[in-house]
Amino acid sequence: MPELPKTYDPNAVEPKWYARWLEKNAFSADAKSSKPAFSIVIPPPNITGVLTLGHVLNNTIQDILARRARMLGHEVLWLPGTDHAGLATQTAVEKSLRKEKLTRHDLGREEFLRRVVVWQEKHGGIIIEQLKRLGCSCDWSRQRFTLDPDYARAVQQAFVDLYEKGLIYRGRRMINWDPAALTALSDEEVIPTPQKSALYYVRYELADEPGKFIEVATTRPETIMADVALAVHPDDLRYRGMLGRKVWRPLARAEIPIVSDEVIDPKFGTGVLKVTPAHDKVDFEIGRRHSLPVIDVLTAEGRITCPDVPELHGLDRFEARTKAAELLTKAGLLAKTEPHESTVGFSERAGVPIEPRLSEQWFLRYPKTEEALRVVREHLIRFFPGHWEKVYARWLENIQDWCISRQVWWGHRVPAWYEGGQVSDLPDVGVQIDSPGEGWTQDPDTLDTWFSSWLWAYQTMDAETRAKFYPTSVLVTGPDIIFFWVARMIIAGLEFQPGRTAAVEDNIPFRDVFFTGLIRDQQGRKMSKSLGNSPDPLELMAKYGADGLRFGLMRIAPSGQDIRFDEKQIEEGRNFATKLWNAARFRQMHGLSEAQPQLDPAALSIYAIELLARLNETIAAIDDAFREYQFSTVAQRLYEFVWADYCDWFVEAAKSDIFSEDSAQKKMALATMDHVLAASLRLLHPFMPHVTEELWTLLGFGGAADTFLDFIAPPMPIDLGGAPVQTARARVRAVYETVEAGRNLRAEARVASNQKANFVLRTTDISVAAEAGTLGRLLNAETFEVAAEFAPPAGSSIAATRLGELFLVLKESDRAVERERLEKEVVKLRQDLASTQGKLRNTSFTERAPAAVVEEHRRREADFGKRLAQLEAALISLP
RNA sequence: GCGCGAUUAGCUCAGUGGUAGAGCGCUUGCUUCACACGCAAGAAGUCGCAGGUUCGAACCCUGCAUCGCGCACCA
Repeated sequence: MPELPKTYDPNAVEPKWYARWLEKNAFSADAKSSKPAFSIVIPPPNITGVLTLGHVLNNTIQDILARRARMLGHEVLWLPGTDHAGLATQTAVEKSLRKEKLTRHDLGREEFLRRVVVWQEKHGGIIIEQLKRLGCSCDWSRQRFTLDPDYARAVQQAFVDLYEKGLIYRGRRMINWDPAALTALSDEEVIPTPQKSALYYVRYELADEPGKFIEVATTRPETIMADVALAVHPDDLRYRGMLGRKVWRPLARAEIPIVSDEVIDPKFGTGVLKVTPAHDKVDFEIGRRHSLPVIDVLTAEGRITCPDVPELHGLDRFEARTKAAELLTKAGLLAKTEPHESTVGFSERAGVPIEPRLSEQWFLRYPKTEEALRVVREHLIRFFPGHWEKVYARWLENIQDWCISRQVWWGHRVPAWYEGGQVSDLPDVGVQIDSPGEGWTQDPDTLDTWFSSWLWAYQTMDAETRAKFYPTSVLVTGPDIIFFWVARMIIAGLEFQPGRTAAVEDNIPFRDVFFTGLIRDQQGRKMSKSLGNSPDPLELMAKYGADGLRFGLMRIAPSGQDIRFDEKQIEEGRNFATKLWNAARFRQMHGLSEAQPQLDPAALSIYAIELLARLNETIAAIDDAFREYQFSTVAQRLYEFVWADYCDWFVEAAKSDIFSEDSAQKKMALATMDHVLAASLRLLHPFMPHVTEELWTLLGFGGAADTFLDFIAPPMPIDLGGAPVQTARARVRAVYETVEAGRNLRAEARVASNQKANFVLRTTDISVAAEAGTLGRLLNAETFEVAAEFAPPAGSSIAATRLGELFLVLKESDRAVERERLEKEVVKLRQDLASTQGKLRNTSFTERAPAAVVEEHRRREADFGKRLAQLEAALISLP
């Protein structure tokens, strides 16, 4: 076996193992397996997307869960795939067309769709390769795409079913219109954004009383031509006498009535609202209540269309706003302008303000909302962290119909057919997947991308797969798509019932949902392309390895909270991989065991017992943390165990044994190392699959068996016996504390790390002598004596430890430094002692606190008192 | 306006009733026979503020402040 290089090289090791896993089909899921099922469907990334840190976080978590489940003996399906992302992909292709000075309309639908496919072939699937680089253990043979022919058919079938149930309908309603992308959007795709704008106070002259005006405060003077009324609150005394009268609309001059409506807030502006039903949701409702007409003065592109006002006709809506204010000023009808901040809805994709617009669209009345609430409230589906339940419930309780049609070309075509000519002219619709025959035209619209993704949890599976793996075990996703995706998937599962039986628990799409945090930069800003603050995960992997990136990220990703990204933390992940590498390398230098060694608890050193006890604690803590999806806790526990408990303490303490001639002691120390390394590699494997697999093989833990770590069970706690363990552990902790005290003495006395020093431990407990060798090694001592009687030379310094008084024996030293150090210690001890004694004097404490706590305080009091006396004596005798 | 979350060392964060912790950064010593992507020591915190509950509060309760995120028809 070749000696390992000094530094671990992930770039050589990681691709090698990934190729082997694929070659042996390690990730393929067998629907016929008798093992218990564990399944995850990937949140499908956009087909043309590239890997972001968000993906890294999300998919690392899924991979950890999948690999852990395999190790625990489950048949694991992690089902991968991509999303066609209708509007997002179309926008990207249109952007590239703009370089050729073309729009999709120049090309026509057919040619444009051909271009999208070309684009997709060029840019598509990159992200899949990137996920492989990260080490994701997906079953790639089952990779799906939301536009796969059978998936597309299922999406259309869902539409047809819901239509036949009367849940999908076509109607002319106010929707969110994106004037840049030229499509309707769902409410969820509109991002409310605070905007600094102006409030224009416009004067409307009373028709029957010339010279008298009503002032109206508006942010949108460019829509005045579409005003059909003014509205005031019925109880507003200021306008009592105005109701029923008419005013002159100042642009596109015409008489419009004054009406009253409860919805008006008298405190806003002048308490008068101009009612513009075509361009505002609230106004539309008011118009309906008062049977007012609808006048539309905006084109789909957001330009004014109003030949009556030629100055505005054809202008962009924002240019028109300024121009309208000018016109009003000239006419003396603009009383004043105030700065104003209001919340404007922006299109998530195009980034422009949306227009409320009356439009003929397809809508879904959500089914099963009550059941969807119940399955989460009653924890048939568990949310982690739990507080997202409230957010989810709030949305469902206030749910509105979903506008599902999009005026986008790339996507699932609405399965509705019209006989003959123009779509909107014909009320007769055939809703079915295939054309009803000659002369029928299909609806030109496509469906909201989420109307296909909401079937992802089961339409990605064939019947056999579904029988084994549906409902899925857990969904891992960001909270930003809790409404877009999570809630809708739950509704789809309950409505379409893809499960084995009709029982609710067989039809929910997943049993657990883990919401990740959002990754932010060091200033706390969201990662975004435009800010350029989003590091490239592939560069990070090239620098630190996939394992380093995974571990570093997981260690700093507290569950349910946003994550401040810092490359330093990834560096730590890389450092940890190297530490692990070197721990294995050190073991390897002492020859490998021929067979898996047996640990005999009776023959173990006390240091081994302490280490193994810590391992037991770590295993238990990790089991608990996994149950609660506390990944950073798992990572942190493993980091501390390997680095501190194993490397810093045990290995250093065991070097006396490892380098000794006593072959029994040596053997047992090496066996302990083997046991702990093997356990650590298994525990770490889900987080760092590549380096652990490499070391597992290099250290020969796999033996002859040709099995990946993915299929080897995680370690169990081992039985170390009873009371003697506690005694041993207490002794080891005392030894380690004494070592720390001794090292402190060395540092304070300016004895360089590489200089040998002489120590004496004064104690009447002769059993401590057994640990003199270890103490001496850990303190880099020339000599380490344990003695009942000792008179320290004048230059020595002292520390009071649980094992006794520890002397660093020196002939000469800086007495002032020693005095200062001792005084500091004494002050600290006096404070601790006083605080402890104070509590013990308090009878309510001694009477009411648990006995164990009181006892602990008494023990503490004795310990502090003893050490204080020792140091005070030393201080007095200081020359 | 309503809801949710956060506030602990210079930074990033653990810590859910009993002696305030980790990593990074900083200071100091060390290329000591696995590892300088390392080893060792050290300095550094009125646990956001004010009340309350309790023998005892970073932790539980109430209020407030600041920051962040959702939701909502303020034109």
